[in-house]
Amino acid sequence: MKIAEVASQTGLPAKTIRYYEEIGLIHPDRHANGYRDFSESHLHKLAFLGRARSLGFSIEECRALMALYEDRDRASADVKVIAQEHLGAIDSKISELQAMRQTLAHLVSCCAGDDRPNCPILADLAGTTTPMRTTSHDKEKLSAA
Amino acid sequence: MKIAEVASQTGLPAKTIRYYEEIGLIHPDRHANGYRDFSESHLHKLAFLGRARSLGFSIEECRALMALYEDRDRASADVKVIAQEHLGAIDSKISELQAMRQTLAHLVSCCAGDDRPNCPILADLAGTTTPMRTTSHDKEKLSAA
DNA sequence: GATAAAGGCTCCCGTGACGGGAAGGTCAAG
DNA sequence: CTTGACCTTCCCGTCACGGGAGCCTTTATC
Repeated sequence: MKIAEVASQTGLPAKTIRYYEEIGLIHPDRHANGYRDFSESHLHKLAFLGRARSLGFSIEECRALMALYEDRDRASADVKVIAQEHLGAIDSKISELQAMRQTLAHLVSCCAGDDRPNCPILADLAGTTTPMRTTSHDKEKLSAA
Repeated sequence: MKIAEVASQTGLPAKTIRYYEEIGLIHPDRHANGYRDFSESHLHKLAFLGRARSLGFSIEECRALMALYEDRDRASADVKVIAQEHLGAIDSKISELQAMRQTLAHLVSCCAGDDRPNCPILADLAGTTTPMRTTSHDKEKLSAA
């Protein structure tokens, strides 16, 4: 199978598939003319990678998950640990975004949005508002794991 | 004022401050010896940038916000548009993450996490489960604005 | 058989927003 | 006079690819 068909079957761009080979996630064969030759097994792995990526796993996490997937003697605990850590990272990210969202939504609701220059959004960013800013989005950033 | 003091006062790393100068967000003076010389005004701008960045605005959005901030004849509507678009982007991101979170949390809860190899997480990624996957995390990705 | 379009290949640069570190100049203290 | 703390510029690395150049092969058409 040539790369274009694999791309259409997996939904992954050809560029991405070549990249996955380059970083050693897959090892397709080669035709005599140099073209990559993918088997059903490669198709399967690429679909696996695509789904893992769509769940937000990093490339390195995908590599680890693939290795576990191919290890018949794996412990499901090892998989679960990776998934749980990723889940924690997602939760951190969501919290961070929700904090931003709250502050920003508040500021937006306070802004007249007309042709006058007075703007509470800029006032907040400039720090010229009285020190009762709703959420402390200044200072230390919550270092996500 | 030298860069280390500005860094400690704004909470921004010196590297970041130099970067902001390089991309034209600030224009500090120079001492005869080549050292950067920051005024209160520069400090103020950097604090503005730091707060805008902490709300998730991109550098280019920050540049636009700075320009509006320094424009006495701005319309608050222009500021509001930028903030609202960013708010929309944040909401998209949150939705995307929450979709991932839901799928992932479900899979994690289904995984025994012991030393046996059977693992519903890997089964889902491999697509070997019956086609009743909870959330459709495969196929098209919701293209965030 | 000639040609053109389509698809394959490699290689290199760009992204966003910096961080790390090298190599070297400057300045205050001891 | 030397040590050490700052400052400077410059360049590479990040993460996961995307865009495009330049070239080769296959397939379809004339």
